[in-house]
Amino acid sequence: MEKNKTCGHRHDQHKMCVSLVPIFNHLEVDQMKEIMKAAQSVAYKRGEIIYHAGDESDSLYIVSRGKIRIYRLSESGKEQLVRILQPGDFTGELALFKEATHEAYAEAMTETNVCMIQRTDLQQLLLKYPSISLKILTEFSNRLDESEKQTTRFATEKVETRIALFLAESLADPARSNELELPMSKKDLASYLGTTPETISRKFAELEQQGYIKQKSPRIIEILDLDGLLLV
Amino acid sequence: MEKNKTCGHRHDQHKMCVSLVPIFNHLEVDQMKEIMKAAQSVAYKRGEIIYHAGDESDSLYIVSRGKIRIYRLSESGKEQLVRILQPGDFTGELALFKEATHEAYAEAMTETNVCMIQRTDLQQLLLKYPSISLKILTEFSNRLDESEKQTTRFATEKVETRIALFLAESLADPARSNELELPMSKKDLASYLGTTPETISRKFAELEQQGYIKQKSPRIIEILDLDGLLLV
DNA sequence: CGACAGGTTGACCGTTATCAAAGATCGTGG
DNA sequence: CCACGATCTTTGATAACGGTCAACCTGTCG
Repeated sequence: MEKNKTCGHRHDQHKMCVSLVPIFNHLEVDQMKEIMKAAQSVAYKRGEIIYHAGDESDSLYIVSRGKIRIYRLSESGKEQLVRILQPGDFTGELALFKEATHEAYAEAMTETNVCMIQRTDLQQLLLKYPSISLKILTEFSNRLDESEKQTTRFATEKVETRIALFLAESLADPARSNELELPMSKKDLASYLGTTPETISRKFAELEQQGYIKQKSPRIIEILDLDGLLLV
Repeated sequence: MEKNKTCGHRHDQHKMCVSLVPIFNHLEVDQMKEIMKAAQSVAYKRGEIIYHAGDESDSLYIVSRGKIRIYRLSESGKEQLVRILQPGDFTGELALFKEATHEAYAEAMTETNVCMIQRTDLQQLLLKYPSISLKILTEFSNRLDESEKQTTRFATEKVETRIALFLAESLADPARSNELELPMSKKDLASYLGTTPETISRKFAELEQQGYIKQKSPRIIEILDLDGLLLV
């Protein structure tokens, strides 16, 4: 929120987002400026598609304002929400390094601004500043690990457990507050967790009835018993 | 098989595997030699653990001979098989770039030889030869994409479809032969596909009865109707 | 030849998807 | 800023899918 105040309507100011991204924020001021020069700011309206499967789009997208839904279609055509990007997050990386097209869809959930960096520009930068590659490798490692963990959860845990784990992880700092705001609708959450809205609704009701959580509003959840929740 | 002939008992010869790995095989002979110097050859017996979750092991492991099972434990303690490494494949990458411990287990399925490269050595090499980073980034991109695709399958497809997709993809070259050898036992396959041996057994029997496949032996499957299989 | 792991088959039941319909919420345009 | 419509959410009834338990079979290897 606060950081958006520094973003006016001029494109250059949106490029500030470059400095917020973990893969760049270790650089010198000069190097940062060089990257911002390669970046280009673009705005999307709610519902607009930023890229879609089959797209040859070859840019890195860094979110400076708004939210982006990343989703995939399975072989049988069902949609799954893969992640939600918030300001500071980036996407497009897959099309950057593999000579192939996107396999996912990116859609603006609200008014959204992104900084784009072209593949060719980025590759130049990577060869010039190898430390950026190490940062991106670190980011990829983490994401790969996350993705495999998620796969293992789908493979071995039942829906109720997946929900409990999701809630526990969403509670960023249990010491500070035990309230959390869902980053997406329950419909999207269902898609993210590989289940249906009906099941989400019922499981939330169950967890509430058992005294583990309290639904203060559709999007605000209070965790009453974190330990109990994790034993579900 | 063929390539193992070049590997004798001396360690240096096992290091040849370095040249077989896609992330290195674009390099000059001199650079390759430099990498081999940093590599160290190690042998494991069937069942031996190469690394395990919580391990601080910080090496890249390249398989030169044998097979390695990579598996994870879910929060509730259930095991899932993540992948099987064959000669030329590598692992350990996750612990290389994130300052954290392994979250997976690696176990030798047979007599296995691996080349290890220490994290510090590798990072030196990456900073010296940025093109290696680009190769690794490409490899990571592909694996990330694979992993997300797998997650989406677990989230949206039923067991029967996951089996059908697995079989279709295992059939490397449909034009050449429609027979395939399962790279693992059906028990492991069940774990890999997030189901149980009983269900695997039943679904295979169903697919056979419907005329899509023929089980010529426990490990050899003939695909009789690939298109039909994919419509399951 | 016997032991043991892997594989198969049957019966049963728990979990979750599906269909349907009513109710709440949110974003948009006036 | 409010009201409308679209979309999300909830709840119920039903059924399919797949997991579990148990028994038996099979192949492999010492």
